[in-house]
Amino acid sequence: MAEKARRYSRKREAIREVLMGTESHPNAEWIFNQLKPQIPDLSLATVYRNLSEMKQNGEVQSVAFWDGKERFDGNVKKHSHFVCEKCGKIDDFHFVAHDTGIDEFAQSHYDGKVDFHSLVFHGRCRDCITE
Amino acid sequence: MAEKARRYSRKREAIREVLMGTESHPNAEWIFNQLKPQIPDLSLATVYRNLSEMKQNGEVQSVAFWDGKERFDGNVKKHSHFVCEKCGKIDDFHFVAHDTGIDEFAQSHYDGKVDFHSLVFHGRCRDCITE
DNA sequence: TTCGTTGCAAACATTTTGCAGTTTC
DNA sequence: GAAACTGCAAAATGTTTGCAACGAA
Repeated sequence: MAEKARRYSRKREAIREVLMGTESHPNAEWIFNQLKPQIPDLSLATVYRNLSEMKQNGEVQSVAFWDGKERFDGNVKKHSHFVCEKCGKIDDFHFVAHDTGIDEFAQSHYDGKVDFHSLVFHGRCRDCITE
Repeated sequence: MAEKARRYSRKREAIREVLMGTESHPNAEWIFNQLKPQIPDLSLATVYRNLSEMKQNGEVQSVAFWDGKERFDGNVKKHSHFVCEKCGKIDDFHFVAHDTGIDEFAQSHYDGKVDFHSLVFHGRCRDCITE
């Protein structure tokens, strides 16, 4: 179970930068499409591999599934999200304070180990309110 | 956009009953496997079709994705859940009161329409605490 | 030189769909 | 009889993987 050494990778950094530089909580393909023009030899598999690795590493987080696709956030600070059920837009919801106290409360009632929670609001974004 | 009339279906009822009769928050295949012995001519496609329809209808809810598979709950009363990151077990978390007030608060700060929220705790279940 | 990283294509796995036959009303 | 429902197999889709080439240390 030895840790795998990690080497620098220009592509991994590019993926990270795209994810850090957007608020759109994209999926793998969106990231790929952003980078493809600048990095023509980028492969979608590389995006998937790095996202999966960074997620396991706690460098990015998975915030939701929408339309069968996993959506990521480069901001690993815990915060809530809003998902538009119609268009799939995902917004940060910073004004609803992330309450770590609730984890402790949950822990005190549960015989497993509670690590964290996720709070996701659902509805229609501004652009999708009009049917 | 006319509503589609709905007819009775023995298989749909069976799916509903399985879902109502378990606390395991199963995926489509699990439901299928439960019913297959009693209903040999049941098709997995039927389970998917009915789950998807009932979900849209608000008769069942989707509570999480785990290992790429969607997990369902026949209890549509809003309540929180706990997901074991190791084995995928999903428990109800009834003792953390579902707070609809938070939806109103969120609504007052968001220019879209907030319908509901989901609160999911993550960690290790009792059986998976020991590494 | 070692071994992590990648592109590519093939493989996978879950879910969806087309269609013809069946069931409900 | 009309239209919903279903099985089956095929298709679609998102994601993973095997492998040989490449790149970092």
